[in-house]
Amino acid sequence: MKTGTRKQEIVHVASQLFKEKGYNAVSMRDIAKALGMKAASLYNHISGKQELLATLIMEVAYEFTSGMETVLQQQSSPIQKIEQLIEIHIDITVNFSEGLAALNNDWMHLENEDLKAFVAMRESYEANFRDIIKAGIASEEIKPRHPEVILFSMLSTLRTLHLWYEKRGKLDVNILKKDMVAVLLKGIV
Amino acid sequence: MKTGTRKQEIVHVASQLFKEKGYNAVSMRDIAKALGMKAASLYNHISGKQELLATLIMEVAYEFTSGMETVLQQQSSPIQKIEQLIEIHIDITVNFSEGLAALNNDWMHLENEDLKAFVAMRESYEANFRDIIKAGIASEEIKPRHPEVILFSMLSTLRTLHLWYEKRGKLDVNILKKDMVAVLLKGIV
DNA sequence: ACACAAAACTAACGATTGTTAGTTAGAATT
DNA sequence: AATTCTAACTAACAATCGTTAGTTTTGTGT
Repeated sequence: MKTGTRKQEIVHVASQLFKEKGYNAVSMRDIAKALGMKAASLYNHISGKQELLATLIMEVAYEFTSGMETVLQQQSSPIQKIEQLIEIHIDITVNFSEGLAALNNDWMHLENEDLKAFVAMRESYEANFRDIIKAGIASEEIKPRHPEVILFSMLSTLRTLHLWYEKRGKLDVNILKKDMVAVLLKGIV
Repeated sequence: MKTGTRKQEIVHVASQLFKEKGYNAVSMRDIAKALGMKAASLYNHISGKQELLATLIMEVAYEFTSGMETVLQQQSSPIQKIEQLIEIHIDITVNFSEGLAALNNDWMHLENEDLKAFVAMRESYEANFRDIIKAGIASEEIKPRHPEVILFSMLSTLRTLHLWYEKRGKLDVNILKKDMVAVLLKGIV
């Protein structure tokens, strides 16, 4: 756990603080104090506060993007693709949780090319998701609701999963996947 | 005493800036500049930055709490209660949208009694929602999924509705309610 | 034991933060 | 006409921000 370079430790501690209070409410001195050092010492390992944010967010963003690419390459039905996307979100929540809060809450504090790249990736991701839903409606696998309502409902749930997973984190991942797929696809009644 | 139009203007402008950048990324000088005045002049109308946040959040929080109380007082089935809660969320999103972003993103920056009161209200709200779901499962109106998964899925969707509602032009509220109830209760397949 | 690099330190910088004090121009009230 | 009230202003405060410079400690290989 604590193994790894000092830089990874710093990124880890920063992710915890960012998750609690948000990027702008965390100072470099806060991060340093949590590591038992002085703020100036952080700059032996990182270039600045912005690098911490970008490191956290972009890693997760690339994970989502490559996951979507994998799904799109497969020849499966829209429903099967959506099931895979749900599983990808759960896997990322479990295995790449560090940057997830920053991605959700603090992406707008990215700067320059990172901000541009992130927004492009997010828009592309949503567009692909929307197209899958539309294809499912067209083939009558999915009920003819407004695609936007379905997209937003699923993404809202999947994106905030990290908040709940660690709070009630005793759930087995496979059970969680099964229940999530069932609730999101088939409803509750 | 006298709630000037000016104070409401300040709260309104602050809500817009908080929604864009978050509480800590907005300075009093930012708010003042957006109003065409100087930061010090704001203090003729408000006691400080914290009051802006508390005003925005607590108004919406009370709205949710009283909505839940109304639902609980009625003698209706769990499913009917959930339908009413969905409608309440949509109504608040449409009619009290100012503080919704602050409530979702910046509640942790509340201080003292406001923070305590907010957390208590939120926990109470979730507990009541959870009990309704459990009652629905017990009476076999709701499928026997893990109540936590159902609760989190519905609340995630309803809480982030405001993000999506204003992005995709204002849909007719009644159509939105119908589609939301359908998707959340009956799924999409 | 010595040299060297990694990583900590102290001190300080200019900028910005929320906020207070004191002042002023104009409107309303007397 | 004199007074009070309202709401803006300028100026400044102590605190904190991210960051840089220069120095000292620490650990490692020779």
